[in-house]
Amino acid sequence: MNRILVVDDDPALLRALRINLTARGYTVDLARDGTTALAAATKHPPDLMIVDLGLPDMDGVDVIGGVRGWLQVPVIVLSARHLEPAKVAALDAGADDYVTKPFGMDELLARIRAALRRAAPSAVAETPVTVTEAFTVDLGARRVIRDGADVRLTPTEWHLLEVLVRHPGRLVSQRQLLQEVWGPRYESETNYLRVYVAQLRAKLEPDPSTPRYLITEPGMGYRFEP
Amino acid sequence: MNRILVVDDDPALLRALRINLTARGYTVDLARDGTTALAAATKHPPDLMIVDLGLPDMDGVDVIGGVRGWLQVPVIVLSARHLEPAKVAALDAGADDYVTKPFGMDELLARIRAALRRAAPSAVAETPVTVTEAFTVDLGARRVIRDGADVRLTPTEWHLLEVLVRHPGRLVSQRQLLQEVWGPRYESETNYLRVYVAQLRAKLEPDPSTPRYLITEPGMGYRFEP
DNA sequence: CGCCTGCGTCAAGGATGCGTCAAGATCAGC
DNA sequence: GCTGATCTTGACGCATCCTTGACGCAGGCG
Repeated sequence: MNRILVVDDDPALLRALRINLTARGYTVDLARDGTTALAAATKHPPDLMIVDLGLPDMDGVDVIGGVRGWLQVPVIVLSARHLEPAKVAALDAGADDYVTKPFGMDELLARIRAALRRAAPSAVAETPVTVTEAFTVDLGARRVIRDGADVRLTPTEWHLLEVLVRHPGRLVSQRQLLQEVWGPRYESETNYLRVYVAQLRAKLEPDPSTPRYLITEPGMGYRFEP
Repeated sequence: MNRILVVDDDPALLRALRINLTARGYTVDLARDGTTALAAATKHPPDLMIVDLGLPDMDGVDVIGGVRGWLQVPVIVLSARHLEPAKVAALDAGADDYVTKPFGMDELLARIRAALRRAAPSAVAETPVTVTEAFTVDLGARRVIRDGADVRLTPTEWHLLEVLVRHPGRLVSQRQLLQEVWGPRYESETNYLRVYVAQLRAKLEPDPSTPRYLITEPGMGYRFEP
């Protein structure tokens, strides 16, 4: 669902947060110091960050400064410092929220939900629309339009199309398609791909027997050609 | 600069906030209860709201619900309730931050700056009223008009309709609907959606058996089609 | 030339999700 | 404490979707 990067030097706290957050369906990245945190944020940009102020190698405020500017990610500061100047400094440095230890897990989860909720519209505001001569795919609104009318896609059809459209012009391997749409255990069920690609072609291609947009790369995978 | 609406029943606190906020260059509106607060928000849409939970005429959570949906304004809750359930409820109801009394003025000001900072780009004043050929939804006034007469909606029906209308033309997943209307713990109760969408259709659609405005996307969610 | 692998097509079963209805539980107002 | 409205919960029929298998066809290779 959503990726959360937790930065703290207390292993017990890291563990507690990892368990609680993964149980709620979040993907969790952990970092023990600022350097690894910044590296992790570069590699897998998170949707939200939880940052402790007291880190071994740098101050948490500098971590915030390190991502602010190039990453529009909400930051929740988690700190043992109760004093007001620390809070003001962290908030003015770019933090979105400040929670003092010890904290209630339910409250933190609620604040995470609030932060993600208000960040959602900005992330979706840039509606990624893919236009071809035959049809239009609106990933944000989750709809496909052809000849001015909506095309009804089943959830699986939509999911498959989504993966292909997200990599325009590039080859997507059967393994990757099966894994993203059906899950890791279906990597060998290439049958599914044949059936559902055929259904997508029937609904989208002008001439389904000679595909123009959903191209087969024999033995390798499929490609969406815009 | 920025307009802030403060809702609290304590005259001393209102005065203190008015002085401090105007000194920082904010324009300040004051309200002593929920009714006047909602009226003030309709007349002069604020850029930020500070809401106390204990109001004489209604709960602060209801004030948040009254503006959420038609006004994208950050809300900071200011409350004497320290208990976690109250915080979670307020945050899930749409609040962006929760500060407990007694509070430090500098911290509150910093939280105000943080809330305004992230809200700045999306200062989109969306149209509070949506018109279709069959009915009219007024998000600001919380009214639905059909054939010139008011349609009676229950609170839950209204809440559901509100979420759908706020994303016109876009698919809203069942997860998102359940989370916003019933709360994070009801994400799997798809029964509720079926029941309440049916009730909305019965009250709004010209032909409830063949929906025109409240469209089902099987397996994915629902869509409001203006 | 024949075999084999991989792809496209089709159809049928079983499973799932949706709409509908109604009754019990809960809440609010008097 | 009662009454009506509202919310929750369960059951049922029906449509749709997913899965699975079989078949034909084309291209590569021995």
